[in-house]
Amino acid sequence: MGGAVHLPYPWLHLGGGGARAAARGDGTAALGPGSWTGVRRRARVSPAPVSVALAVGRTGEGRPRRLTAAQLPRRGDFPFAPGAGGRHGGRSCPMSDTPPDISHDQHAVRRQKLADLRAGGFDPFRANFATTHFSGDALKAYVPGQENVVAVAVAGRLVTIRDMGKSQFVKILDQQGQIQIYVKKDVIGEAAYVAFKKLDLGDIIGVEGTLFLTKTGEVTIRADRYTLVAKALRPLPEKWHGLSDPEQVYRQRYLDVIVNPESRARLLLRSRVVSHIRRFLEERQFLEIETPVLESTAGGAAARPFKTHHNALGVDFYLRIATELRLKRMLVGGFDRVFEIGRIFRNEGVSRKHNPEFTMMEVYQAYSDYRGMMNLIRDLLTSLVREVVRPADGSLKIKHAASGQEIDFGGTWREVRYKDLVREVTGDPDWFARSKAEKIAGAEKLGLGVNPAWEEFEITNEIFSKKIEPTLIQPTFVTHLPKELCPLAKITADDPTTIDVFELTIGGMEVAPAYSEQNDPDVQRMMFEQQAGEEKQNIDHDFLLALEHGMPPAGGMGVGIDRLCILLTGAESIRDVILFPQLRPGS
RNA sequence: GGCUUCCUAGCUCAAUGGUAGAGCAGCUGACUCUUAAUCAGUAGGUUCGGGGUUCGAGUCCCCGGGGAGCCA
Repeated sequence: MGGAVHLPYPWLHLGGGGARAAARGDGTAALGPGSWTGVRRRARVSPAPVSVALAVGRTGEGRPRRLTAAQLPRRGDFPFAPGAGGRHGGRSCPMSDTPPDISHDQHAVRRQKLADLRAGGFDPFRANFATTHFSGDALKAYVPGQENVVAVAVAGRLVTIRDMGKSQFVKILDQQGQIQIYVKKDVIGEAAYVAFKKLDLGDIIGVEGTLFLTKTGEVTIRADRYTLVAKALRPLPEKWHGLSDPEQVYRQRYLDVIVNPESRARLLLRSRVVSHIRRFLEERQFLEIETPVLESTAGGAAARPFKTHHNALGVDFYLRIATELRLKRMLVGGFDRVFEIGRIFRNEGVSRKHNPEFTMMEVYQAYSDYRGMMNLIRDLLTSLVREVVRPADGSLKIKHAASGQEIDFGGTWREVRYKDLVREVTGDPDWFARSKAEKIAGAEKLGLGVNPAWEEFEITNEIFSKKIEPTLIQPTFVTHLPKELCPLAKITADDPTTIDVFELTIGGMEVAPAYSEQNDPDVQRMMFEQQAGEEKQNIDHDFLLALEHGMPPAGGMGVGIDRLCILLTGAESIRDVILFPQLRPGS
């Protein structure tokens, strides 16, 4: 609303009188012990007839207030010499004439600078700055040969300061990355330059200037003026090693992404991955829909839910553990291609592969089946690798962090039946005809502990998840899982013990399960009721009612977005691709 | 939940049971094209918290907190 809000740093572009006043030399004199009160107070006495726009109130209102130069801070307002920094003004501390030395305490030094700015009439937290470019766009705006012609206004956090006395090279960081700024005393003026030297690493500033190429060939902004728009009261982590304490990385992710470029890159890539998925599906006529997180029956998967309570209704709800049953209701409702990218909550432990809340994409396509889902996921993942990850060598290969192998998304993806994998690893062609006792013995032979209370399929699946899945590094469609593992899929026509499904496994992790969705309401009810083993799904009777109204045949698939991002970013843990992974409440 | 391991300056890391150090950041000064800028000087510690062993504990032991890895 309104025009551009341009709010220059108040003590820039002072008229001759103001600039001279600021340069008069009181500041230098103020750097001795005991000079704080006298010089500082006196420096504010000589008003010059200069008025400057200053940010006031909400930025959108953009109605600048006029201040006189008497209200502006100037050089004498910022003495930070050790021993010189009394905070008491004219009042002396009763116990001591020498105020405490805060020069080692970065937080205290920065607070003092903020107090000085405010005492001088400038509050950085009430200022704003109108940008014309992000850093990356500014770099692209440079025209070779046109030195100091293209004007830009860029804002960001000060992350590097290289001070050479009467000029400085600094770098600021914004959403697109860093850009270098050359601040030269002759160009921005003495007063502004002196104030600029008071800035700290971490401060957020806006800079206006023109683009040029440095001697070493780096496109740089030659600053004409600047504005401090946020004071950083805490120091940044170490510039070279960054932040490496994992706890601090997770709890203070904002610091991690400031100082660790790999973290920035990972999180940017994740954003592009999700965006690409949306575009990919929308191009294929899929509708994105949103379904509730709070459910009275947590269905669609076998997992323990979180429980919560609705006060007004006086009932307990569960946080959803899948979006499946809601999305299928919309297939009943006539939306033939739907998907949802949403947060799922499962009340389980945390590990490198698990976070209690994670992001899942579920997609359903009427008149398709699990084989149709194979094509869809293969096309989706190869396009993600080709267009988003863009491996440098032009291949579709990605380095797998955990195994060191290369995962090749090109070529034909292996397709293999669950039972064949089990027969292979157990070395027993008749595994599925064996007795429970024989299966237990077989599992123990493979070094697995088996709970005697388990059903036979659970023993077999323990072998699959411990001895087979981790070895499937290349993209592999594991098909025809035992029907006990999921009640929501269609039974295989030629084998009543398996279902028409696949689990796409990459990098040893299940990334995308897909089914030919069960749409026979009676079979669905029966399969719910016949569930066995420890992990049973809750029966959602309202869902069964929906099925009785008729659901078209459909293929459906879930894609674990976090796990996909682990693979695509080469991360080692799910915590690296989730901004704020779940931790115990900190101390 | 169990086992292993880690927690030292703002950050990254050192320190045989014997005076807690360094680099970056900070502070003071020099330097008008730097690239982890450089140079000179300087300050900075409840060694996660509590208890114990010892002449002496960052270090060994116990309890608690938090993180990581493996297992369930």
